Amino acid sequence: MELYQLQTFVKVALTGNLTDAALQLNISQPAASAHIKALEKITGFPLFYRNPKGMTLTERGTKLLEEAQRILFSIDDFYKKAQELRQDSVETIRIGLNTDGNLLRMDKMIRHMSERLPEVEPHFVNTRSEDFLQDVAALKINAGFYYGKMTDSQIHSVKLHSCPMVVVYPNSWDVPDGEPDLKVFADKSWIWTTQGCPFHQQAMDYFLERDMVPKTIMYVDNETLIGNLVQQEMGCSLLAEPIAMQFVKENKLKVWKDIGLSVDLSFGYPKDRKRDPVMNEIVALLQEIWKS
Amino acid sequence: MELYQLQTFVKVALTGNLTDAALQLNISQPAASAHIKALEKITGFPLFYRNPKGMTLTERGTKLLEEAQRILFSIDDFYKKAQELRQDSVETIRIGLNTDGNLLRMDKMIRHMSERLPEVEPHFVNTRSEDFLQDVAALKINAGFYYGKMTDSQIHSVKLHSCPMVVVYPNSWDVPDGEPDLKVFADKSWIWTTQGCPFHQQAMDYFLERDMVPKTIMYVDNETLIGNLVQQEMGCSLLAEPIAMQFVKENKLKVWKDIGLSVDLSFGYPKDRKRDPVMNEIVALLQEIWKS
DNA sequence: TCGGATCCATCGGAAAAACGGAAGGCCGGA
DNA sequence: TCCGGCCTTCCGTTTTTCCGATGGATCCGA
Repeated sequence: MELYQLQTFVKVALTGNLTDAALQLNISQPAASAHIKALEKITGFPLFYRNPKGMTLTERGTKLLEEAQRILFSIDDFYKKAQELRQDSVETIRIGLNTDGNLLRMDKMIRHMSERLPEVEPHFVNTRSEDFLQDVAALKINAGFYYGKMTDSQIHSVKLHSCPMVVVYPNSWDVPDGEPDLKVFADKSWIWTTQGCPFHQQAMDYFLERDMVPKTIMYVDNETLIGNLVQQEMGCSLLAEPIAMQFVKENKLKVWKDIGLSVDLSFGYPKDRKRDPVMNEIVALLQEIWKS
Repeated sequence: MELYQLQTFVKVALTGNLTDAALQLNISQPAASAHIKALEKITGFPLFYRNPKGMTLTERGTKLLEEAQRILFSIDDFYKKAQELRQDSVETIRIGLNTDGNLLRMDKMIRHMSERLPEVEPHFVNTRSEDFLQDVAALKINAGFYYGKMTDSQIHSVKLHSCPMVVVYPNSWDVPDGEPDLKVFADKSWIWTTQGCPFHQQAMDYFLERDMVPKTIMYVDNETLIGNLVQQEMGCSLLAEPIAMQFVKENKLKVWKDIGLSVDLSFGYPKDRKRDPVMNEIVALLQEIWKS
């Protein structure tokens, strides 16, 4: 069965004869005749009575006509939906941010995107690095930033930056300048990131390698909150250097940079979209922004 | 847009790759590829992301998939309906009976039909001759018997029989044997058929031609009822001879046959069905039954 | 790092189909 | 009886659809 056969069926039923129907459909009258005959072969019974004045539906033809019209309506819906989707969602892309937007240089990002991808409507969604995979799977985001390593084979990642980690400690603590050993902090109270956070395992390993176990008094997920807690002398912690330096600038805490730990900032998205020009353009933008 | 393109679309969406979809659809992989590409050209946006593992729906593709499935479902419904109609109503034909079934020789008719048209399921519907046209138009009947003439150009009629009319009168009345003149009944009370009945005008004309006006006391439509009323000496009336003779046989009334009126019994159906083999077979049966 | 396997896209020739014009048959109306 | 309208059939042409082969890209395991 073909669509044009159904169209002809409906049109002939409405006009009452092949000739007019063929004219309205811009096909020849023999073609219309063939369409009806093909349908009658498929259904196994005549759809029309033929008389010298034209064609009139049989009873069974009348009943099938309804079904045929339903099909044509649903096809109309298909076209309408397609047009709606073609215009409406110019193209939205949801990007997950795992930390402060300024730190991710989103101001530049947004400026560049509106210039070079004006047809794309970006949405920025706060996410956590450890939730990246499931957020992508659940279509909450199409792509996003995360810290650490990503092992999933369905995700394509671009490393943007390697961010040094520093120890942050309260102003009141006395740490000799240039002190080269982490042992200074070994017996202090630590504010740790929550489990699952990519920092977590990496930093823990670092301690264990040196036969130290940090005295963890608290697990906190939010970087600003960590800074405040340290300022309030609850303990020391690890932070990415750029964030830590903001606190230092405001004279809220001190940093010890010689720990030598770092964490990678990456941008990831499903491999599906590796060829997607929009995604490629976004990645190109990011690499440009982060090249320094 | 073609149906097979939609089928391929849905199948590829389900299997996740062209190769399997093509296998399941018994087409080649290049064909499936072309189908998807054609749809994407129609819609104006990509339906799938291509990756080395196969194809996964874009967001807009996901939304269109629903519409495509709706179309395929409605096509399924079409086929189901067609099969239902093909089997179920082997073929029903509704035949209108304008008078007693025995008088119309329906016993023979039914016997012959079950032999020669076993796939047809006849329904017999009581109708009135004067309602024939509108009953056909309203599809209450597909064909039927009627008395009198039919002028409508959409109806094809076959005259089966010319039925003599007789005057019926109560047993108590004294009508000389062989009385040749209707005047005997001129001043009697008449039970008349209802207006619209084909007898009506024909019989009325007959009286007027002879400068007589029947003294009508009642209009009755049902032939058996007329017979009973005459038996109860309410008046005289006109009846088709075969019906009248049944009453005579039961000694309920007397008849006067010399009026010389007759009415045609015809079988009519829409001209549409003049070529319909079932209808032709029915007409052939009727002509055979009524040939004497 | 280097084949083997797996996908999809493309190309070109072959097969299938759909189409339109011409001709023919049927029927009804003039 | 002729004319016009309508449907069907036939046939050559055109369009389309399809398949097999080929190539490019990627992933995986050795």
